[in-house]
Amino acid sequence: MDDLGQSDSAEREDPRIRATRIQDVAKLADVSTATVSRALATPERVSPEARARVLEAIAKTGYVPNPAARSLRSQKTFMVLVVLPDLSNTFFSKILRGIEETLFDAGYGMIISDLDGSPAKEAHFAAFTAAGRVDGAILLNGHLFGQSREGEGQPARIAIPLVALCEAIPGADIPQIEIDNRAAASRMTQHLASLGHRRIAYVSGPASNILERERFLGFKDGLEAAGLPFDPAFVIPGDYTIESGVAAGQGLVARKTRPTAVFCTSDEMAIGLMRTLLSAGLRVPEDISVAGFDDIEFAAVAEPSLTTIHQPRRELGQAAATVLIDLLQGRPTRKQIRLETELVIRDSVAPAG
Amino acid sequence: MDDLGQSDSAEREDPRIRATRIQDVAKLADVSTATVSRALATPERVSPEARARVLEAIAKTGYVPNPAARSLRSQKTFMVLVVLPDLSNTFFSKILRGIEETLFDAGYGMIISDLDGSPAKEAHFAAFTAAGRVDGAILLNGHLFGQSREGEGQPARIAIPLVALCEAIPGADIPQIEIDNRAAASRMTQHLASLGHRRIAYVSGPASNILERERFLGFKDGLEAAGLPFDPAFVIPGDYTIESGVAAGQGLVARKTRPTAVFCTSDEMAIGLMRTLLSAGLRVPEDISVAGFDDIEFAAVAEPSLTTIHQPRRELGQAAATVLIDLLQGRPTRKQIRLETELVIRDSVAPAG
DNA sequence: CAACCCCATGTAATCGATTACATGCAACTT
DNA sequence: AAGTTGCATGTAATCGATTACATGGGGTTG
Repeated sequence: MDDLGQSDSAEREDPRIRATRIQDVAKLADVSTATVSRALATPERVSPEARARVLEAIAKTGYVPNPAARSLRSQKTFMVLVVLPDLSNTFFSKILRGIEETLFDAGYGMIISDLDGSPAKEAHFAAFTAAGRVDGAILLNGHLFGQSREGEGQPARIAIPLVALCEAIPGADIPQIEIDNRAAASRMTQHLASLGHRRIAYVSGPASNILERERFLGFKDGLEAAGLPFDPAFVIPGDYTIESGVAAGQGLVARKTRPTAVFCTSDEMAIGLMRTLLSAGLRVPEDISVAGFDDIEFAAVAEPSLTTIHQPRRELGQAAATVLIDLLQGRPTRKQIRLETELVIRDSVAPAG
Repeated sequence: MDDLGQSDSAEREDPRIRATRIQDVAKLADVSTATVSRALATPERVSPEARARVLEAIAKTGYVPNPAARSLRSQKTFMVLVVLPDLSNTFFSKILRGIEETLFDAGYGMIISDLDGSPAKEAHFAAFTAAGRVDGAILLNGHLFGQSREGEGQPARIAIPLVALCEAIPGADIPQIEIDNRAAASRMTQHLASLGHRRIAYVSGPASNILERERFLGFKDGLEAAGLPFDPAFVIPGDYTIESGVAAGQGLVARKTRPTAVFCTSDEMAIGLMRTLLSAGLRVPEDISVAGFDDIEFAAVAEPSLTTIHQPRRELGQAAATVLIDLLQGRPTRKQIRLETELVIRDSVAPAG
């Protein structure tokens, strides 16, 4: 079961067969390497006969151009870096899929950088992009990287096209793809208020997060629009994770004056919070209504099913990738794209009792 | 809000500053390019003074080696391809994180290929690896790719190191990292039986899937060990998704003779199924016990919380990456690694009433 | 003192594609 | 018929790093 020797056999059976090169194809098709290259890149500039011979030779040899050589010469990698704060977060996976499929269709590959809160990783990937290893990057982490901290002299970096997705990057002059977090949060707050809720708690994201700041403003907007006062005591700190939702729930259970509705700024927190309330014998939504944000897959099958704000995650990914590709290929792009959200009404919110 | 002109300004402000090359560093440090290269790759072969001058020059210029050039010459990319069937599946995200962090620490980057059931994508990535664009690959999709279908002649591919993760690949002579699906399924089945359940239903994965085949065998093992007969009527088809769990639940609700326990081979299905049962007025676990498999994040906060099989997902990813790196660096590796699973007992399973 | 070795370093070939420039031929113009 | 145009193609420079081989100087050994 625990055989060793894998590498030995690998060494034996692998005499490093040199892959087919453009020269081999050229020889076989009886043309020059330039013609082979042109037959692939600009077929219209090659005679039909030569092209046919080249294609036949390629089919016969299974030739695939060496990307390192191509990249070295043409200064293009056809690779895009996707920077995100936490790869294991449910919220990102569908966005990634939208990005991947769009990039794929345009012939680009995707390299993922999971920052994981590590400045070292961030510096590494900053160098990575500077080294020209990717043609462009999509930033989901809310800030640019490598603020000229290392080299003292003139860094002389190559500036590659960047796009910010979900988390807008304030001072940066790059396209932003996002939803209107403020408006969505306001809408949810007003929805709760319209059902008669007067004591509405708010479970926040990390204070430094731009999404949090927008949603918090939206929450206050909503209160104001509904003529409700803002009470700081009803703001509960969170960080978008299930665990922080659980913790927020525990805090609520212990209170004397409970809110009648809780607006969680992520579905993960809402699900964790509901769990805690239910365990403590409270009923959702009869005793407390709970609302979420994001509309992840599990929102619809939570018990009770979760009223939330739907984000078009796949489309967000697609839009960001599309904009980046436009940028890479020199087409004009929009500076800001805001996709529509939707208020999804399910069972976790009921009229105030 | 919808400004155009991004690309115009990009063209203006971007005179394609050429990045620092090894020559620039060499000139500045007053040594040859060979010495610069050696100072980085084999510092012990360079005099301390020269090394110091080189490092200083590098710091001053912010030099980063051009990866395309390096890769072209050395035939290494320091990139690993991760092939998976569905990037948006919750189950994979934590595995990916384990892979990414391990690769990162070893200086490798990660390229993700989401096959999405598309043979075209599969062929593309087969060519991709063949083109030497990555040094190795981790396969999470249960089979090798590109079975010599395209070129008629001798494909003459470069064989790169591969590792199979989670889904073992039968005929392939590559390292396998997985859990013992059969034993785990058997264990869960026996757990249910030990609580007095005699009518145990099984919600399957896709029939073609190797995980499914193993788990199904384990289910039968468990029944046999408990002295229970196998009844095909209690096998309900599924495909690991929430939706198929919902569908399976609808089927159950409609039955006259219901099982007293349901073993779902994924947590997603279990959660979807519980949701349907609850909506139909059945109680979990009082009327029907439900068990899952995987122990995803949401299992602990489902209502009721889900009894399931814990898979060490992050560790699986780390193990696969570690083995691949060993392979890439010529160290001997184990052919098969099986990580331990754990039976996690929560509230969705109760003794048979 | 001569012969040898080793170490640090430099010179230049090399990886495999793209592409600027050169060439030669055919077709068209006046 | 001479000149012009344009197309298909070939030749060779080029991208930037790695590395085999060459070189020269200092130290060791017989």
